[in-house]
Formats: sequence, C-alpha cells, structure tokens
Amino acid sequence: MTGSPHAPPLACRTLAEAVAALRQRGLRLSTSRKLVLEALFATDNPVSSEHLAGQLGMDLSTVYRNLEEFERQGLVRHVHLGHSPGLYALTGHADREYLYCEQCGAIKALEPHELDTVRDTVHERFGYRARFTHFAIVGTCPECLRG
Amino acid sequence: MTGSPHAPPLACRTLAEAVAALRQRGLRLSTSRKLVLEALFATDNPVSSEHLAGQLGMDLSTVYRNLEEFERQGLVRHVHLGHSPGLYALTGHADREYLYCEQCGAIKALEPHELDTVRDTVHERFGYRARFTHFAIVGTCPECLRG
DNA sequence: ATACTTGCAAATGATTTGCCAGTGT
DNA sequence: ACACTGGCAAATCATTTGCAAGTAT
Repeated sequence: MTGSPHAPPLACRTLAEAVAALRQRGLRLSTSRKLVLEALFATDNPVSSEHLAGQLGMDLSTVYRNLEEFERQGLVRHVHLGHSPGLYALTGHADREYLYCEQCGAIKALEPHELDTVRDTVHERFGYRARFTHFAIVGTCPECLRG
Repeated sequence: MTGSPHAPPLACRTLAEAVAALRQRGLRLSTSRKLVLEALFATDNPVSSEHLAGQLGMDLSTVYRNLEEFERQGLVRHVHLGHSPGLYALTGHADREYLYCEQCGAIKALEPHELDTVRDTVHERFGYRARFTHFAIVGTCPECLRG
C-alpha cells in the first residue's frame, strides 16, 4: 500500500489463471500466497487485511506482504471508502467503483463502465483521466438527501 | 478526523470573524487556538498537522485537538490527496476540490464551482450529491496521458 | 473559582520491517 | 542448495487519549 504509481492491471478470471500469471513472472507460489488468492477469488467484495489474516489463520504481516506483492503485479488493488482502512480486491474481479454516503454510510458498488459519463465529463473539462477505484466518490445518497 | 458526518460549514473570511463565531458558540480562545487559526488564514493550501505543530512550536496533540474542535464547528475540513496523511484547511477559505495525478503527483486545485458539471452528472445518474472535498479525484493528468 | 486547555507520555490502529527458521523451485 | 517466504516481535506513521499542571472566562 505504498504511494507508488500502480502496475498495469493483471486481470485474471480464475485462480489457476492467476497462479499461472504469477509463476510466469517468477514468483513462488507458497501455501499462504495461494490461500490469499483463493480467498480473494472467493469473495465478491473488497476485504480487509485483518479479515484475511483472521479467516486464513495467518500472520497479518504475511497477508500484507502478499497483498503488497500482488498489488505490485497489478493483480490486486485497494480501495478507501470513508475513513476506514484499506480494502483489497482482485483487479480483474472487482473493477468496481463506489459511491459512499457520508451521512448514513451506505455504499453503492458500480460496475466498471457506469461512471464513464462522469469520467468523460472530467476528461473534457480538465484533460484528466479519472479512476474512482482508489477513493470512493463521497457524498450524500438519495435517501439522506430527502431526509 | 473522526469518521462522523460533517458539521455544516462555518465560512469565515477573516480571523476576527472566525474568533467571533467561535466565541459565540462558547469556545475559549486560547493562544494556541488563535495561532492555529492564524496559520490557517495565512495559507492558501491545505496543511498537515505536522507542519502546523512545527511552524507554531506547539505540541502535535494540541494541534490535533484544536483541528478536531474546528472541524466539529465546521470551520475546518481535511482532505486526502493520494496516500498522504490528512491535510487541513478552512472551510470557507478553501472550498476547493483537487485533481491528483497518481503518475507524477501533480495536484490541480479547482475552485468550488468547477466540478459542478461532474457533480450534476453523478446526481442525474445515481441520485447522489457528490463532494470531492474529502477525497481528491485521482487519475492521470494530461501530461502523463501523453507521455 | 472552575471548567476548559496545554504539554508530555503513553496508547491506539494500520501498516511496515528485521530477523532467523522454514520452504518452494 | 539457495533464494525467497513465513511467523513473531519490534518499529513506524498518523492520530488519539490520560493526566497533572496551567489558563481563559
């Protein structure tokens, strides 16, 4: 979770695919490494390092070291919704972007293309190509706007 | 810098105005408190707690406690650009929003209204009212897009 | 006079690192 | 075999909290 620019995404649909890709890049596939990958493939949502370590019964530092390596390879990314710690997900599996309501904490996950209009608007006006995969879009949800 | 929803903004143009507003709300105006306010009024950019503590020669915890109080009053807000720690600024003075380039670290500050089209797009499509004052918009700047 | 503020030190939460024993290739 | 990986403990970074002494009202 270092501040360095991100590796190009390494999208893998299956565990086998990911293992192959990592092998090809010369990485060793230890038991813990495979467990972390499995866990990431098994869930639909970004998960915390804490959660992974607990669930897999392995040391937090090991989890972090593996996630770090996976991020370096572009296989994994982490997101920040409100003020919470980083949450990790597979790049290819969870290219979602999030709307976070700061009043009620509601989180709306968006499929990869759903923010394209927004992205285009930003691009037209400022020339920046935006990604909302690192920081959620924070605001007020429809319900709280009414209330 | 707690996760709680924000107080309504308390926009003050001058130090005197801010002092008056805080007094009115029953807050004591200690020397350190005034120093922090002065420092915030003196700069155009969001600053780190560290920076304030150093510059003003006061304890970090005092700085944090004051910033916390000011945020509670809606006078101050903090922003996160990339992975860096929180940066603090006066609400009324720095209602800016930021575009952050994750390749080169470039930061573009936008005036309050400049993202309105973007905000409207988000609102039309998802009903959310977005604020980019807490998390910058992260992406790739025009220069890096070319390179 | 009294309640709020300070500095200092120690606690916290998230993440990182050192080290040495263990394991994948 | 040998370089890489794991667990454990300690370090770090940003931020928070406890406490006794000091200060604003």
